[in-house]
Amino acid sequence: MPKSISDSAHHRTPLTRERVLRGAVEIADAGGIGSLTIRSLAQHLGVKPMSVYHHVANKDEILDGIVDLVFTEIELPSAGDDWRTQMRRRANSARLALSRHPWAIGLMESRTTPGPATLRHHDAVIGALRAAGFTVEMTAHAYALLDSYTYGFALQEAALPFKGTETVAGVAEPMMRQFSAGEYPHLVELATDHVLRPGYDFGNEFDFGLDLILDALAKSRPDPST
Amino acid sequence: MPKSISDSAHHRTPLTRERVLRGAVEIADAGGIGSLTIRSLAQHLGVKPMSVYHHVANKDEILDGIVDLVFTEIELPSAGDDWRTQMRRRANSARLALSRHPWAIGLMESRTTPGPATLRHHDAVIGALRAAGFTVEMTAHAYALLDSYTYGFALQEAALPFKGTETVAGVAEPMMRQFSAGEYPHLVELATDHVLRPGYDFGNEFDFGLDLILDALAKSRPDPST
DNA sequence: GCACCCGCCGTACTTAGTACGATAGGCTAC
DNA sequence: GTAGCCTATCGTACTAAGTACGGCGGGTGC
Repeated sequence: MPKSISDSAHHRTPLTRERVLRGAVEIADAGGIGSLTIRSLAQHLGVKPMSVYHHVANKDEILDGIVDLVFTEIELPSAGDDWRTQMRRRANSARLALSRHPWAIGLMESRTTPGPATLRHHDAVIGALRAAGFTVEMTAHAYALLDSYTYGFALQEAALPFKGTETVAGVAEPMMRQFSAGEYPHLVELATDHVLRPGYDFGNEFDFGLDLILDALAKSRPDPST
Repeated sequence: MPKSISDSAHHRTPLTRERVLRGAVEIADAGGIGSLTIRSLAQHLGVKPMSVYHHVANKDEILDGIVDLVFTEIELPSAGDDWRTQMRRRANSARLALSRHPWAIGLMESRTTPGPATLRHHDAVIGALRAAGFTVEMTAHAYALLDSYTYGFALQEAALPFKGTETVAGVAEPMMRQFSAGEYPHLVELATDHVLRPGYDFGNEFDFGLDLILDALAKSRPDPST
């Protein structure tokens, strides 16, 4: 029964599992997964620590929950498109979601109980591949390949020694100078001749590999017309 | 206070940074990265907690160190082989190292300061690609692609809801039954028709994608003779 | 033989997860 | 309406973990 507007003054919007998980994502986004503590989360939610335990069993459940929340953000294949477009959009969407929430990659390794959004996601992609005419076996191959590439790329992006886009040179320059001694000549060559050049953006590498993979997969379809 | 004769007990092999890191790897291997604490590590080394701080600055340095130790285990390309063999061996070796130490994948996301073994590894692989005739730009493409795939595959292996090889059916069977309701039809199809079949081993998927990638990369070399 | 240094350790402070039970404010049944 | 109850929130407190700070003992250089 909604009555008074001043309801919120006395009663902040009630806590829910949903709000707990969203708050956890916000904290992890802002300060890394290390800054996500029950206490920091409670404070962010305007609540005392023990209150969150009425909506989740323990911190592990929060971690499982936010990983699943990230999967929520990944675009599912839409029926209208051809399979390559579906896969490309899905992969890009996944990569972007993981780069918005880099901590999710690290969590995936330890959380072995996928949530509903994760399962729904897997199911949709597998379904799209099957619908595109891939055999069950080829679907397994293709899915493992596409997912590995996507997650792995996101992992590398997260592990880059810098965060933004253009800062590459600024951060890598001194690092390179240190290596000039000659310990890592090929690394230095690649960096100075390519990566540190003005318009380079590691994120663009993603499309190269993705196209290469999709092209190669296309050849293994029964009907290579599309 | 027995300042006594039994000095032999007191004379354990002296602690070193090396021994600290190796001990840390052993603990993480045995019980997961979560079980690696300064105290557990000290006990494992037969020493008191504060002693380890004479060899590492803090726990973060330990984490950086053990990631680098894992890279130590990855086979570097050997000059004799042709580039595809080099890349294949390197990728397989990396995958195996990461599956021996799955916690390393999760750590890679948060540790953005690569150690010497990591740098040496990158340098060697880049050097092998350059020596194989790839342009600088193609080397960047190829390396991002191969590494992404390798790490991503290892990540998926680590995230599998089971550990061993043959246990797949045993663990997945009940899970599947729960899904039979029809929420994830394609996932169920893939599982029952393929993954849960007797000789299936997810690890074998690795070679499929790796060969596909290497084949495609070969076409982009200036001299596609080898 | 002595002072010094280095590697090890005891103590203790701080932060984090969370068990246990209390409480408050509304809601149900009479 | 009112007694009791239910549920979301909270207070307290215990445990585990990272680590600052200073002490100590034994081996070394002179």
